[in-house]
Amino acid sequence: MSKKLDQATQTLKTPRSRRSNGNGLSSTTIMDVAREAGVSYATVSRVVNNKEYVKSDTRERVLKAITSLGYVVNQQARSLAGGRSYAVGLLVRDLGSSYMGEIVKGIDDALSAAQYNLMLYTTHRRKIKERIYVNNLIQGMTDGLLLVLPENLEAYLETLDQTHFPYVLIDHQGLDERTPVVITTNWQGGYDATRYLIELGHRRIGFITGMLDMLSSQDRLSGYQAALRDNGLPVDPQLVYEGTFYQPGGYSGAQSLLGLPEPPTAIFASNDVMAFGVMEAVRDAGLRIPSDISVIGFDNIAQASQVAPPLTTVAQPLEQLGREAVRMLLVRMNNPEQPIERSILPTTLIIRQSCDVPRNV
Amino acid sequence: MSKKLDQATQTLKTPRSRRSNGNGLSSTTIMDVAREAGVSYATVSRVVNNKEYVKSDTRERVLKAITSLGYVVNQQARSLAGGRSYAVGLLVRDLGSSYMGEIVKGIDDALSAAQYNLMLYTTHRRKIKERIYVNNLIQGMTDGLLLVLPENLEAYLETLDQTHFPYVLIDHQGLDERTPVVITTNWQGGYDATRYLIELGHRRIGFITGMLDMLSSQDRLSGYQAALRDNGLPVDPQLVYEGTFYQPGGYSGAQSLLGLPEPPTAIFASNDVMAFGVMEAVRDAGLRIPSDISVIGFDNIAQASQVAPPLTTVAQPLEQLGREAVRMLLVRMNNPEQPIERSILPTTLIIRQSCDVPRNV
DNA sequence: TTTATTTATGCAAACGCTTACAGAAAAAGA
DNA sequence: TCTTTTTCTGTAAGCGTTTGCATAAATAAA
Repeated sequence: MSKKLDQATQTLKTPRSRRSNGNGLSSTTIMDVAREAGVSYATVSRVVNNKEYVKSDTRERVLKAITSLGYVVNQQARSLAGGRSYAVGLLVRDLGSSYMGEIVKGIDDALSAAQYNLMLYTTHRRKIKERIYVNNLIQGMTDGLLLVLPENLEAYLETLDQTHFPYVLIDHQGLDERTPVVITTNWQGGYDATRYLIELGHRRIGFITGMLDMLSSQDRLSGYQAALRDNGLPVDPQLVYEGTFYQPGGYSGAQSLLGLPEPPTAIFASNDVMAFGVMEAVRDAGLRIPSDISVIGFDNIAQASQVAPPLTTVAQPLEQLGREAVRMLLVRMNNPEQPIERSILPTTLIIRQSCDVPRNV
Repeated sequence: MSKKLDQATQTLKTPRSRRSNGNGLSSTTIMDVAREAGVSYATVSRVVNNKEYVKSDTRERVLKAITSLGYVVNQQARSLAGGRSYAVGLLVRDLGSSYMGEIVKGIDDALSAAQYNLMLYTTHRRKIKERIYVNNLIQGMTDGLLLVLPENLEAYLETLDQTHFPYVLIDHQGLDERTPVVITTNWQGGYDATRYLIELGHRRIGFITGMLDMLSSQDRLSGYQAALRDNGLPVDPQLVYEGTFYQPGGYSGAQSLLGLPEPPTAIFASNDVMAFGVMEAVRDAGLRIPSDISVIGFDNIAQASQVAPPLTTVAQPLEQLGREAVRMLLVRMNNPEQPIERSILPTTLIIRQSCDVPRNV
């Protein structure tokens, strides 16, 4: 079994200038590995990509060479040749909220488990230009796109669909049923929280909405209303305050509700951040939580358990939302023909200490 | 002036399969533009890269072709050929704090202005493996690296230095003076805040530190101590509580300080998040801010102005920190020989309503 | 004019990889 | 043993750029 020691008779054109990746260190290429292992570079490629038809003997030899040389594939080259970049784009409006933080964590974990890189695009609430997509995404910079709470979807969803570019929306219903999304049971969450308050004995429950242009906000509101109806309570529009998803919205919402001739005994804010605003306003009004006013939130961000009193809230599985989105995206990237999935994850009511039976009961 | 209409006689080998970037739409290449403009692809490349020696006439023709065809360069190919990926890596421990959010915003803005892409790497407080770097960064995935508050620096700084890979640390002093960093005047910030409290009349000022393994935490503490000394006040170790930079740390710190036989009349927390914890503890103790206890923070995150009472704090120019880091990184990437810069941005005392003269004065 | 410069442009090679194709070796059938 | 099939490996082409070199065109100098 004489090993072919004649080595690679491979075209040994003198390179323009032994590439040094722009910085120091000239990186080892597939060629170096091939030479070291005494095989052709094609074989090395097969091993690296786990293709069949490589003798296990050879495979091992190559693997050994790879480790000994510390070879890692050059994504750019791989992408050029094979058409895959092993990166996905993540489009968010901004970072810095724990809502985003948790979703991104899920995405990040799932993606790195799948050996993918993450390209971040932040819109910072300015209208993003189509260009970003054409420029970077479609041009092969990334193999897929994740959009968290996208804003002016109409502007680019069409482009994405036309080019059959794989994408998944996170916490957004999409334009129609054929949009791949990962969402949560917002309606049910709204319903559950409201019912819980009703069961505690509350009869007048204030509700602070999120931004109503988002379907998720509307769903939470509908859930709230449905729970009232189902329990024979009136749906008083006075008790609904249109909020913003930001803390000041919760603060002024609570002020407004508490100023009502017949104020509510409980306030349900459409997210935790607004619930914090509510808590502040309640305190500023000289009232106590939960004895005077019960407060309930939505999201269950990390801070919710840290405030005083710990906030009762509807948990969205944020991190899992991210993971699931990645899972779906990977499927779409690998099987474009697969029918479109819509994933709906369950919310859970997390009971802490910000709600109690109403005083007047 | 008969235009050469014979067009490109360029090697028209039949392509393996008109590339369709993995998805739909076959993208237009430099060749298409060349054909359209009636020049060679090399000329198109020159135009795209703004090189000299292109007749303005030609340049315009090419530019027109580019827009009409909607051509955008393929980064992968460019990177393969030219050794630049036009992407930088961003390594953060986690997202989801507005501290990070603001820094990232600055980075993001500056980077996209420079036409660079952003690859995100999140450590999530687990030890990152060297591999990430070798794998992705050094291998040409990115041209440079930004590290925000890096954790176990020693583990990889050496690798970065050895390979001359361009990087900049953000809000971290680095290992020595030759590390390129962007930091703020932490000492001065600590000093200013403390002096302000002293000027208000406070004599016993509690201090809650950040994680003390970070130099910035130590600097804030030193600033605090220096201000006390400069004003002839005792430096009482009892008044210093070791915190964590997280809200519960502030809460328990305040509880501990308030429980002292001779409690402070003001508490200086090493960041805003902890200051929120302090505010909560103060309230829970039945005291009022600022009449009973003054509270001061550090960072000036967005929420600081939204809590009640609005928090007096030391502002760090977080967004600018990000911008400046990008500026420095770009310099390093383009002029590796340039001497190393260390950029120190000023903090500012932001006076709001959480501090007042002490009751006993 | 003729020659030397400078400015423009094109050609071809190279970047590091994937993959179709073909040929060699090994295994299975006849 | 001789085919046929299957498994393995190598060759070559191509992915879309950048860039050194050569040549052509336009200017400047002589």
